[in-house]
Amino acid sequence: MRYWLMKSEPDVFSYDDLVAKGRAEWDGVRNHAAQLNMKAMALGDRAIFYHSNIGVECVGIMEIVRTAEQDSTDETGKWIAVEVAPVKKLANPVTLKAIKAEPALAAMEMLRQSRLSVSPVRDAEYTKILEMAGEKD
DNA sequence: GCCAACGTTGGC
DNA sequence: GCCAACGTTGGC
Repeated sequence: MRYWLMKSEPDVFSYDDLVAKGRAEWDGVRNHAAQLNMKAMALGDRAIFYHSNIGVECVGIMEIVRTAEQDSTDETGKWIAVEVAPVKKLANPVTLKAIKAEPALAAMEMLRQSRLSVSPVRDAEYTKILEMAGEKD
């Protein structure tokens, strides 16, 4: 299983919105690097839900429940999207500040390329973030 | 194909 | 609101 980090502005679509819907298409991604990452996702992969702009923190864990297909909001046919479902809300959100302060997370892609909305997360980084969030698994 | 101008993202 | 990073556009 691979791990990912996906960003959304919570005033547009928050983790609680995803919980309310049950599952959702992660659409509207219009960046090629982010698209490549979504195409590499497999069923059952886990993704950290990150709130950008407001909160600026990791708030929950999601599971990929449908692999890349045509983005239903795209009329050009060029862009794809996956579907996600909530797994759990983090006991304690992990802020960007905390991530930057943790040496074990210094190599994270989301820090290296701060504007990338969908980025890969290494196993050890995922484990560390869950630990910082007060989660056991 | 290069590069300047411009637009967008995202943190602060 | 500002600014850095970076993607896109368009002239040449």
